[in-house]
Amino acid sequence: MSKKVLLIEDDIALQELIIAYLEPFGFTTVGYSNPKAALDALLVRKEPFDIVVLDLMLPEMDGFDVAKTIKQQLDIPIIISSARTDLGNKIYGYDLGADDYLDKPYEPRELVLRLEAVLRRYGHKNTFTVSDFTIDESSKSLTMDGYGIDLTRIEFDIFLLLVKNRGKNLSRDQIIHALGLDEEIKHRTIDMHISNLRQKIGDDAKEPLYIKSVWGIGYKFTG
Amino acid sequence: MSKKVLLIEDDIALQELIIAYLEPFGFTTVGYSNPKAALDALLVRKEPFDIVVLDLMLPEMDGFDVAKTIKQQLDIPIIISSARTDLGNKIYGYDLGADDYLDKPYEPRELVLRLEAVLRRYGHKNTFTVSDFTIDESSKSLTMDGYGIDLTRIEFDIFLLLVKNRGKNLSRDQIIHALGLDEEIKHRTIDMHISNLRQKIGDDAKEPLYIKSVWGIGYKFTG
DNA sequence: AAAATTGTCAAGAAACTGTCAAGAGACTCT
DNA sequence: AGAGTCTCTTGACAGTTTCTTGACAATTTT
Repeated sequence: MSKKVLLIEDDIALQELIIAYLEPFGFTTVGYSNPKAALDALLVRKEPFDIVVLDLMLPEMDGFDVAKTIKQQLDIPIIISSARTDLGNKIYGYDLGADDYLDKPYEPRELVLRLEAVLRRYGHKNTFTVSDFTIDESSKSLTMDGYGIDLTRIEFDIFLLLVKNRGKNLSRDQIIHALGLDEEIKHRTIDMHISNLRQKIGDDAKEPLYIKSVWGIGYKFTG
Repeated sequence: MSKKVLLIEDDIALQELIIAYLEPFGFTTVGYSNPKAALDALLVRKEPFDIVVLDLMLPEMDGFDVAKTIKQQLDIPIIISSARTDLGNKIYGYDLGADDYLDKPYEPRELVLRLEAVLRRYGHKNTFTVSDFTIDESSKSLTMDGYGIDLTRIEFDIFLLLVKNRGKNLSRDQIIHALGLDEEIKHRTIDMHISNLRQKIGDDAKEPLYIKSVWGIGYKFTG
């Protein structure tokens, strides 16, 4: 299955070269010389790219802002390429969360290797987004509106279970069983976890936005 | 800017030939027929060479030891030349960390190509910077705010793994597995490495700046 | 209004982490 | 080969954080 690459590079000749070079390696590349158009495709039209290759030297917008904007809204790997070889930028690039960095000029073959390496690394990351939340299953971390929220292990597991069964009522016994908790556990314990969970995501038990209580049955997530 | 080549070759005639041949290609070559004198120049007097060309057939010292000694103390590329054409030595040469290998007799032109290729490869050495750290994967060395920090092999590997998965929680089992450690190893051992690592980079376990503990899960690097 | 159910507090139990210290193991140097 | 040094591993235990539970008030159902 071919991977979709979003290439943001203002040198049209180079763009075409790269697109052609990547093709036989199983990458479908779409090139943009205008960063705004690229952001529009990615963030507004939500075209399903797997990875972004971004050149820092761009017209109209600073490459740093582009990377930052993307990372804020989307959990997608970014490889930054740049002719500026000074260390300062390099640091900044990584600080924005660029996943790799490539000095220009680079060998196309080098780009292929980096693409594959970054995608492989990212592949392990099992992350998805539901309503205001982004959940990374493998690292058991939760983000709400871009802010990280610390959940304990059981809280996370309960939340994940509820989200995965969005809209469906889950009984306390189902939760206990699904999480592999001690079957002897008291129902009150689950209530307590839900209570703490709600507090952490700012949900009011009286008027819950996310985790609703279903009287006599259990709980359900409503995104 | 001319590159400085340290040539260790006991055949004086060949030495002079090579020095003369390399000159117009922009290499300033200093030849030694005595490996000990060469090591003295390189490691004790610390003359600034860019690359070493080493002939394996040497008097007094085995060429393997020379290469090993250099690589241990200095991160400099080495090209080994040898009349022994057997594969065993070839592999061994690479195992010591020789960056290229040249069968004798060789064309001087061939040497120039190898020098250029190795230097180019070494130029974009596998080094990158994240927050306050500069990490060189090939020499497994770490720099923090410009100061070198000595890490043991396992400490370095753990640090590298964490940095490469910045922001992501890694369980002790994941670390053990990724590093190829004995799977039977106790989790406490990883904690111990983390503890030592934190101490070396000046991280306080209570208020860590870089390596955070994720309760019940593992550790993560936050630059 | 009585019964059933849920929300949350507070406290103790259980699980986990940090680090010391000791010993095992690997490597170096002679 | 053997002493010495550096690294790795592990048990122990104190200090934290999380989990569990009983209690009781608030809420919903009958």
